[in-house]
Amino acid sequence: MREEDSNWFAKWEEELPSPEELIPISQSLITPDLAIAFDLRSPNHRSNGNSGQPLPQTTPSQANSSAEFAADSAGDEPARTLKRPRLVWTPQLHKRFVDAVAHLGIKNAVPKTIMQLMSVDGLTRENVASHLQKYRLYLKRMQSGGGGGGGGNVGESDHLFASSPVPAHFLHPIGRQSSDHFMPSFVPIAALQQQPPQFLHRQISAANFTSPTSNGKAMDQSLFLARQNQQQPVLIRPSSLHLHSQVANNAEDLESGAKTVLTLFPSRHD
DNA sequence: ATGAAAATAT
DNA sequence: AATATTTTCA
Repeated sequence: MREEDSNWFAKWEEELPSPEELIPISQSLITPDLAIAFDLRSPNHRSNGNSGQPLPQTTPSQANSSAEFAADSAGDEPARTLKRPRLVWTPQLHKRFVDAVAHLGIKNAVPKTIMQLMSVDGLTRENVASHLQKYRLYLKRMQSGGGGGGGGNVGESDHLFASSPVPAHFLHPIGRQSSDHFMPSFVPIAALQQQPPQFLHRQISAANFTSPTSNGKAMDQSLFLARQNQQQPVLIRPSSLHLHSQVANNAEDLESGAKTVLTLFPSRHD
């Protein structure tokens, strides 16, 4: 392990989706803040697979302009305290998480450092702390009842964790912090970005209000954020070929509000 | 800042 | 009703 340390990061980085891969989904992206602030709404699209046209009648032009959100004034100031959309841990994101922890070593694997290494923007320390808490719980759970038996009570959550192999040392509290994979004394550029909790990417331009159902690509991105007042979260399964992507909601929702799903991806600032 | 528990949202 | 995430506590 000599130059390996200089390569691990590069290799790791390679796992990131290529720019091209990001485009498809980026079209359906909306800045969380933006979406929330404007209480974004858009015409819903039926989950039809659609060979036909997506939305025949509903106003094609989402003129999401102002008209819509203006109406929502339910008697409060929404644009004020913007809540962060709920973060959804996808297998990919989790993998990044695990990799980061593995590289840091259990000793240094604390929320802050993990978060920094993951360098996924939009991701907060809280997000990581929370996930870490659950992950530890999972590991514990697994040590006591994983082996033999047969019985297995794997919860839904465990499935996520299972998607990413658990590095041996995780179960081995042995006194090695990051022996096998010690991390370079310097931190990768991407990891340096400890910017404030706001995400405003140029990629996520507001151009996507129209939510084209043109998502054929497997959008296996990393993060999925959904607004909180929804009825149905948009579940995305990685292996699925198509998913209902983003904003799906329409005027019919009298009070439930818009369903907004946002996605963040590992930002590798080039 | 971190870890754990309580509170919520889905 | 159960679980995933967030928020509050120590």
